[in-house]
Amino acid sequence: MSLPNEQDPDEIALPDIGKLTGSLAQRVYEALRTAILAMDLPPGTILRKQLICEQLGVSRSPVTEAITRLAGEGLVEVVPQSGSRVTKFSMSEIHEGAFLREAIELAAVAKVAAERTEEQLSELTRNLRLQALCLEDNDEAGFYREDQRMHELIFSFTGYPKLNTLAAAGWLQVNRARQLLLPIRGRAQEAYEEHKVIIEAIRARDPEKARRAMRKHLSRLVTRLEPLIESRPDLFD
Amino acid sequence: MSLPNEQDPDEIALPDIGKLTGSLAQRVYEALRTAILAMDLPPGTILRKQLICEQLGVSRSPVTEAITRLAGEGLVEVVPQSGSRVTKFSMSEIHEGAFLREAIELAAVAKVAAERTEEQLSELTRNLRLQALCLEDNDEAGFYREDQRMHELIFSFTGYPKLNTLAAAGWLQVNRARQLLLPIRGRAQEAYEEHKVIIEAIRARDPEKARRAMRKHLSRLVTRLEPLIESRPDLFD
DNA sequence: CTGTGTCAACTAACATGTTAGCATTCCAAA
DNA sequence: TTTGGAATGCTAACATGTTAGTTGACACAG
Repeated sequence: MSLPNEQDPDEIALPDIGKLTGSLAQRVYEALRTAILAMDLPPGTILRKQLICEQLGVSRSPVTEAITRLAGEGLVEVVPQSGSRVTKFSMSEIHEGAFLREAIELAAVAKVAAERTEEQLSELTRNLRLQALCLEDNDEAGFYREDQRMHELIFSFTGYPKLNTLAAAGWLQVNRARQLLLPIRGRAQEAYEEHKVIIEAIRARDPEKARRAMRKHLSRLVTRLEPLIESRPDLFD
Repeated sequence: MSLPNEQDPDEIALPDIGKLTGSLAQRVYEALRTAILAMDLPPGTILRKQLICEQLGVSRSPVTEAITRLAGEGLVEVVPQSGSRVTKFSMSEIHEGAFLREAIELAAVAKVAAERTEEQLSELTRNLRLQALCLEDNDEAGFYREDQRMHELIFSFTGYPKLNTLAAAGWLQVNRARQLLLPIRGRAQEAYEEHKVIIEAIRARDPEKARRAMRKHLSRLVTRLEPLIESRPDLFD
């Protein structure tokens, strides 16, 4: 296998690692992960351990561990005895991630709809009101944050802590690709309406309705990603 | 956090790594994983890097990487600056793994039922006939192998290669705990009947029926694990 | 007997030296 | 011009030395 050097800048844009906490390996991991997801390290970028070491002021050990973990998540490809680079997008991986996410989240929302407590319901409706507030203020970023929060709430209400982690792992490629999309006018409002239906189904303790509503909600994004393979073929393999 | 040394044998039963292929880290990983899943390293066992290094004749690097990977799978706990040990069972983790597996496999079997080709169907029915043969011969091990194979086939027919990996990861704790159960007489026959229903649903291209049949099939095992927490409390935390 | 502080032994985490495999380059021969 | 192969420069993989934090035993005071 080969590693054609698509580009090799002498400087890489990496967040400062001093502000993070935890072990060095953990901090390096987060720094690289953030940079990859923000497309500061675009797909195809070759990762030079030595360069990263110098720039962050650490030795190769924590950098190696960080890259190993990123490879486990599918964000980095390691070619034995040769090199590592940021993975390109692959439409089939995106579809697989979306399928996985859908499988997990549909099961989660059905379980929550069946077993929810009053407390959980009021936390969800409170979150929904926050979303409405963000919409009124045209606060796109805030809406995105609360959107994400709603999904996390649903996962946490299942009582299964690792579910959110795994769903996020599957969703990772989708999220990375989403950075390339411009926000569509009116999409937030549309998403809000879909959220309302989901939470209404949870309120009514109707698992099947919750599943249907969630499925509809999730299917939106992937279809919007399809055109990317035409407009940015350099990012796919 | 503490690491009370539940037991510290001078010798650990580890498979020879000479017969395996791939990098040293990979071989050490497989050796440890096999030993843990076979309960040769029971829950609570403290892993001494140095000892493992000496016994396998390798340095600490590949052993460290192997343990890191096992920690990522949840088979090993690492206490910072202190030590590592084989994780004990936790009924909530088992439930979570089963939930995850169910979510993924129900989605998979529904997709396969909806989209299956004639070729795929005949591969499944061929597998089913193999199962019947094993039953006739009272070949429990063979039946278990073909059982597993059937689930792998279903995953692979979705066209999503990582699905099987993730479902297996979720199922890991369940499988480990299953080692403790004695095979129940007649269970294989029962499982075979359930498999027949699943494949019949796939033949009929009936996703909903396939889901129901698969759900019934999967739910069997977890309930059988429940009593373990009473009979072997030392393995739980 | 009980709680507390010191200290020794152990560990993971980190740093760094070494080895070996792959790819690219470039030059020479056909 | 093309091909093939030796040399070079890169890398991951592995080995090993160093550092610093945690545990747990033991002595000692209350």
